[in-house]
Parts: sequence; structure tokens; C-alpha cells
Amino acid sequence: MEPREALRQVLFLKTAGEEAISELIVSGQARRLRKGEQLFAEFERCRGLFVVLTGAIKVYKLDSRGRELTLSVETPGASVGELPLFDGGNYPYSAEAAQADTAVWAVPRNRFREVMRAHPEIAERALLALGVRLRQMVQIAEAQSLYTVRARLAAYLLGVGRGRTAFRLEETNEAISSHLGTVREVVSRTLRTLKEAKVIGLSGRWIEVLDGEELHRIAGADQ
Amino acid sequence: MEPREALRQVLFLKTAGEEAISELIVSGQARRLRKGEQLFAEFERCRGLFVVLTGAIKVYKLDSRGRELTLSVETPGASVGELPLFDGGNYPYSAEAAQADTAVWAVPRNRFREVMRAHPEIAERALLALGVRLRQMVQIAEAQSLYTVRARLAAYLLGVGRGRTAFRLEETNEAISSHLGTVREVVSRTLRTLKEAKVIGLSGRWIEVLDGEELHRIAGADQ
DNA sequence: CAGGAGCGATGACTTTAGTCACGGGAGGTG
DNA sequence: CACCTCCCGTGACTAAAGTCATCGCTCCTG
Repeated sequence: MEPREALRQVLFLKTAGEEAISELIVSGQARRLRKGEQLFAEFERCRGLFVVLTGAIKVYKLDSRGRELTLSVETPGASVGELPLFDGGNYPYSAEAAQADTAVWAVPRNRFREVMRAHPEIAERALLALGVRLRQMVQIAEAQSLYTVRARLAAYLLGVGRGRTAFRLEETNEAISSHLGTVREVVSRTLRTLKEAKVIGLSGRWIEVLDGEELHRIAGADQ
Repeated sequence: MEPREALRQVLFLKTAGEEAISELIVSGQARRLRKGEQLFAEFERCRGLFVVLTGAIKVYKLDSRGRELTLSVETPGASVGELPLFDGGNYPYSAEAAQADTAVWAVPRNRFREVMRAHPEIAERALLALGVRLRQMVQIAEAQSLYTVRARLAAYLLGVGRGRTAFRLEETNEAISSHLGTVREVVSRTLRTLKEAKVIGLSGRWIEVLDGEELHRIAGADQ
């Protein structure tokens, strides 16, 4: 995706004037990342604005023993790690490329702040952007503490399926388990139990929703 | 706490001019709540600004079977449920009085929006306020998915202990379990195991930190 | 095409957490 | 002071999740 096009899609730049976008274009540069390469790490000081151009960036937390919780995966046209840009703190999570051929547009912190100061409509919309993130986090916190893996997996399937009755799992079980806050084996087994319950069909990475109503029930009610 | 004093302490009103505060005072009114009385419920449309004057407001999520996760407890001088005020959405959680004799200052949504429009310094600081909330939520999500109850309880004790070597548990086990995303019995049992491990002393509601280093280790490392 | 890396599946087992059912104590109140 | 309500503690059990070890398949790559 072209830098200008990507920036235009960022939630807090949507209403920004052409001039603001141009300033962010001349102030920044593209950065390419190999799969797994880190964009920033938790506790680090804010670098600046990052907008995904191609590929995908995974935002995640690690615990002390290396287990991982994926907080979000950002695709082209989305910003990454904008929180410290707005509140001046450090990163509360890490981010790395989730795919090969990932690229982001990077604008240094101070340059972005100047542009934001000159264009107040950005700060205004930033409230919306942080609101979206906050709602996502409340969602994750709730899911982690109040729902079983089975329920979270059902919700995941409904999410990636987006209403289709058949689709492929694009992520590995390992990646899915990180979304759900569990481990690879449990994802594998839970998919099987859903299959045995005839809620989904499953062959290879191909999923067929056999009983959408039941899948919703499992996702919404616990158990 | 006096309304004016409470409003002054709210993160996004700290730098607001005297005039803005006065407008919020004349536009609002105090509301008293009995213990357990609901201030707003999840999914409802935004009511307006609420600032705690006395007592405490618990912000929480319920799952479909009635289990509860406490997201925060707000005390005098803090705002409650400000997210929808800034992003225009509905409440993503519920709130109720956690103590008897709780009171909040309430300003209707539209009145608050007018004041915010007239005083842009409020919106500016609102970014910080949402940032704080977002960081809290990331923390909760992480704790829920990556740490055991034992670790979360240790962190809770360190939090409410605030460095003291002896202190009283002010909340019931039921309330504590809601913070930790577990149930009453497990809190009771886990406190006992910490006692048996000689990490804390425990008699009645009185806690003594016997091995602070170990308590930190338990809170930080999983297990 | 041999070897290795990466991924998925699965059995066996352990650990952690949650549920159910009671008993008992503190403190308030008619 | 008898009773009730609200908590806490705890045993016994079940359920959910995590760990460990192993196998097999696919797809590279040298």
C-alpha cells in the first residue's frame, strides 16, 4: 500500500487536511521488517508514529517465562503503538512483524508532535482512536477472565469467519493460541471437540460452520 | 469531598480554567447511592460526567452466568465511565456503589460536551486520561491470561500493602476474588498457602509481609 | 532425494481452578 | 440474649487447562 493511502486510512488521520498528511510523508520513511523482526519492545520509550503499509504487525505481551498474549494484529492502513504518542509514556507492549514482507511508515516522535500541534483535528480524533483500543482491551480482559478456551475459540472462529460458512484458518495453531491466551495443544484439542460435537467441520486448515447458532451460543455463554 | 475540590482532582480537569469548573458545578448535581446501587449499566448510552465525591464506585463486567470481574474501584476525586464521553459510544462496563454513603457529581452529557468544546484544554488532557485507563486494561488483560491466581493475589497484596509490612485487608474475599477474576474460596485457600509458605502472616483480616522478596517473586514470575 | 524445520495431532499425566456443601464465628438488632 | 445476616474456612470432588513426549506430514533446501 502507498504511504499516502495508508496514512489516509488511519483512524486519527481520516479527517486531517491534505497538508498534514503531506508533512507526515516528507517527515517519515518506510521501514521493512522480516518475519519476527521487532518493531518496538515493551518498556521502551516512544519512537514515533508507525503505520502498516504491507504485511502485518503483531502487538503482544510476554510473561517472564516466554508465554505470549497477542493483543492485536494490525494490517495495512492501521497505526501501531500510538498510545505513547498521545500520552507520552513508554510502550506497554511489544510489536513485531507477523509476516514476511512487512513494511511500516515511520515518523519520528518529535516530527509527529509538531504536525499534531499544527493540526488540532488530529488530537481530536485521537480520542476516538484510543477509545477503540480501550474497548478492545476491555474485551480481551473480559474474555480472558470470564470465558473458557472453548468459548474464546468459538468467538475467534466467528471473528475470522466473518459470516462465511466455510473458510480457511490463516493462522497457525500457535498464533491462534496466543490470541486466546492458551497453548498450541489446547487449540488443537478444542477444535477437535467442536468437530466431534458437529458444530464445525474440520479438515486440514479448512473450517466449515455446521451449526452457527450453537457456535454463537458457545462463544457467548461460557461453556 | 466538596464538588469543586473533587472536580479539580480529575485527571482531565486538572489544567482546566476556573471558569470551566464553575460551569460544571452549575450544570450538575450530586447523586447519592446506596451500597450496591447501580450508577450505569453496560451497553447503555452515555449519561454524562460522573465524579466520585464520597465512598467508592466499582467498575465491573458481568458474564452471562453472573460471575464478575472488577476493572477498577474509583475513590473521591476520580471520574467514572468517562470513555463514552470522549468517544461517543456506549458503556463497555457497568458501575455501582461499592460502599454505603457513596455520592457522585453528575453532569449531563450535553452540558459536558458544551463545556469541553468551549475549553479545548479538557480534550487535550483527556488523551492522558484515556491513556491511563488503556494501560490499566492492558495490565488486567495480561494478568488474567498470563498469571496464576497465586501470582495475581501476591500482586494484589503488594498493591494494597503499599510497602507497609503489616496492614488490614479492607475488602472481603468476595471483592478480592472479583479483582483477581476468581472465586471467594480460591482466595481463601491461596491466602492460606501463602501463609503456610511463610511468605505472609495472616490472622483474621490482618496481613503481615514476612518475606517481601518472595512475595515479589511470586507476583512477577508466574508460579 | 536425504535431511531438517515447521506444524499439527494426540495420548498420558499433572496442576490449577472452580463447585458444592457445610460448619462456625462476629456483630447487629428486635 | 436469641436470632439472623454476612463472612470466612475447608473438605471433597469435578472440570479445565497446561505439560511432556512422540509421531507423522509437508515443504524446503542443499
